[in-house]
Amino acid sequence: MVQEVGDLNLSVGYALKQAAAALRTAMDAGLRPLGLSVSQYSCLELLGQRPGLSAAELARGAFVTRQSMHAVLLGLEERGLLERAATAPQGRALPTQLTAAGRAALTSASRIVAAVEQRMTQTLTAGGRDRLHADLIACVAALSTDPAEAGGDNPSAALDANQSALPSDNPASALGPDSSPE
Amino acid sequence: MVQEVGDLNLSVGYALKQAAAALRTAMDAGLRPLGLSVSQYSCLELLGQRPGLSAAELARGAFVTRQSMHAVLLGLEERGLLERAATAPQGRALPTQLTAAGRAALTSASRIVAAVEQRMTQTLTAGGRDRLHADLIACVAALSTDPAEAGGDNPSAALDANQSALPSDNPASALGPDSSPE
DNA sequence: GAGCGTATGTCAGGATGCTGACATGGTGCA
DNA sequence: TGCACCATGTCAGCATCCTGACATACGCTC
Repeated sequence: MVQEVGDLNLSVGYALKQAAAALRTAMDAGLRPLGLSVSQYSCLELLGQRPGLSAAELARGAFVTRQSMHAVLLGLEERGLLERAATAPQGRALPTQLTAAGRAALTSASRIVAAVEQRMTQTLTAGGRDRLHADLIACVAALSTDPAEAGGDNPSAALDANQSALPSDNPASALGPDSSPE
Repeated sequence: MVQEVGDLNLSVGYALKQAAAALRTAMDAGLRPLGLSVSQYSCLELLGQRPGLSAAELARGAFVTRQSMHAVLLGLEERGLLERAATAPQGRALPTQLTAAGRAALTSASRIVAAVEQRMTQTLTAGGRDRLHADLIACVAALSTDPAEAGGDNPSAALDANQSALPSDNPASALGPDSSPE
C-alpha cells in the first residue's frame, strides 16, 4: 500500500523536472546573447503584460521570493530597462514600469522565448499543447490546494493561472496569438 | 510572423515552470522533516535504482552539474547514507552505493515523494497521467534534439528517458501512449 | 609508444536564490 | 484611539548551483 516512487522513467514528477530543466537551459542559452537571465526575462515579461506591478507581485509571478526579485529589479533598473516609483502612491508597494529600452529588450527576448517554446512543443498537435497546458495547470492546482503549502514568502504561492493577479489582459482565446504558425 | 510569448497564462512554458516550482516546493516541504533536500533525495533515489553509479552519472540524472553533485555526495557520505569506493576500479569513476541507513532514508523519502506526486496528479485519470508523462518526454526530446544545446557540463544533457543509464526502463508504458505523433 | 580527445573527480570563485529579520504602511477589530 | 495582523521593501547571512580550471585515466589514431 505504501507506494514508493518506482522507476524514475515512469515518474511524472521526474519527467516534469526534466522538462523544466531542459526548458530553462534552452531559454538560458537563447537569452544569453541579450545579456538576460531567465529571471530577468520573466520580470520584463510580467511587467510588459501588467505595467505597474510591485516587486512582491512580480516575485509571485516569477516563482521567486521578494528578496530575489528585489535583486533582479536592482539590476534591471541599473541597466535602464525599468523604472520604479521613488515613493509609494499608496501603501508600501512601489509600482514598476518598463522604459523604452526595456520594452525593446522585452520584444527581442519574447521572440526568442516564443521560438524556444514552439520548438519544445513542435511534436505536439495544437490540441496536444492545450491538453498539456491544462494538465499542468491541473497539477499546479492540485498541489496548491493543500493546507501545508500556504503562507509566508513561499514562491509557489504564486498567482495561479486564471486568477486576479493578471486581470487586465485576458482577452485571448484558447488558441492564443502564438499558435499554429508553420 | 515573429511570434512573441503572448499571454503568460496561455503559455505552456509558463505553466511548466509553475508546475515544476510547485512540485519542488511540495517535495521540499515533505522532505524537510527527514533533513533531506530535493537534490539529496534525487541522489538517493538514483542510487537506489542503480547502485554503483558514478558522481558524473548521478549529476546527469539529477539535472545538476558534477560539481553540485560532488557537494551533495560529500554531505550524504558524511551522514553515512552512502559509500564511495576509495579507489577507482576502472577509469576515474568512483562507484557509489547506499548504506543500510541510506536505504532506510530512501524508503521513507520515496514514500513521501510518491505521495506528493500522487497528490499532484490526483485530478488526472490514469490515462491522463500517462499522456502527460508522454507529452513531457516529447518536450524534452524536442528541446534536446537541437545542435546548439549539446556539450559541456550542461545539466540538461541528462540521461534521456529511454537510454542506458537506468536500464530497468520501460518508458513506453503498457497503456499505449497514443499521444506521441510522429 | 606518443599524441589527441573525452570523461571523470576535484578545487576555487562567483552568481543566484532562500531564510531570517526588521521597519514601515495599511486594515480590521475591540 | 489603540493594538493585533498582514503585506511590502530592504538588509544580512547562508545554501545551492554554476562557470572556469586543472589533473588524471581511458580509448582512439598515427
